[in-house]
Amino acid sequence: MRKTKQLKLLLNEFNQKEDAISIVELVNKFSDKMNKTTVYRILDRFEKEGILHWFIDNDGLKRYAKNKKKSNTKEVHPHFLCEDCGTTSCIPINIKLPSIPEYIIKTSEHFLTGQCKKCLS
Amino acid sequence: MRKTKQLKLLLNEFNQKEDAISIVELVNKFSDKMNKTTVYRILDRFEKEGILHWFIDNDGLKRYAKNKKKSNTKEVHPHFLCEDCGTTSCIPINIKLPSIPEYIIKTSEHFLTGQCKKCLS
DNA sequence: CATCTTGTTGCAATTTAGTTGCATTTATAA
DNA sequence: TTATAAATGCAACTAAATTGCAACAAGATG
Ligand SMILES: [Zn+2]
Ligand SMILES: [Zn+2]
Ligand SMILES: [Zn+2]
Ligand SMILES: [Zn+2]
Repeated sequence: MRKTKQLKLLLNEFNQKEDAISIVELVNKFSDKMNKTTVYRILDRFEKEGILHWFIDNDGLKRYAKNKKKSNTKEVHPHFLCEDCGTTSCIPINIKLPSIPEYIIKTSEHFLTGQCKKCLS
Repeated sequence: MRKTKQLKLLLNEFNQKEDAISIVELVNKFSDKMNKTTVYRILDRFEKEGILHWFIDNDGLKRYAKNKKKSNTKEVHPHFLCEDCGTTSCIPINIKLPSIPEYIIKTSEHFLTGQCKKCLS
């Protein structure tokens, strides 16, 4: 991967904040710095490289967040949206794949909503 | 709610099959019977009336499925996509809201993929 | 049964997220 | 410095979902 200006900007953004960021947010924030297609493509590369992972939020929007470790085993963890402050983030707990009789479960996505620690204090 | 032809068609569809049906599927299936806007609006009404519930699938598409009971308490259950046959459905097991320190969890969505019982036998 | 009221529908236009093809630019290695 | 393949910009496009408004029809009323 070439270290382009655009790539550095996006990488920096994910290093600044821990939250999961929607593509739409990034496209708007950097609309004067890069084309939206570029945002999509860089995020796509980050995912392939194992730097980011993504999920679909309650509004059907794709959101990316940083991967914690270089674990080869895809960690299963929930994602959370705070109703009050609107931040969306990874919850750093390990979820074991549920076992359901007569089914084989391969992937599991959890999406939670409620109130975050900041908004509770 | 008025019992219009269009409403009956959609209601019948959900009574026929247990699976979760995407709006796109319904719009296509009934393209000669009703306008797509009508599909959206009837599904919306069904949800408000407590007849259907919905979730966003792995492709970001909205899917609707029948509510099992007239329980006021919103039942929490996982949704499942079979990689082999493509059917998407509710898994009729009760999930308790996860408790996460310093968070208040109000809603929980689970989306699972794997292989269903039909495809395993 | 005829008529009225308003919930419901059809349609066309619009919004929004995401994708694609291709010409141009640029990081980086030789 | 030059070559070259990766990366970007741009415009056009696809697809899901929404909106405004005129027209229609379910079903209540008399
Ligand atoms: Zn919060
Ligand atoms: Zn995450
Ligand atoms: Zn199956
Ligand atoms: Zn369900």
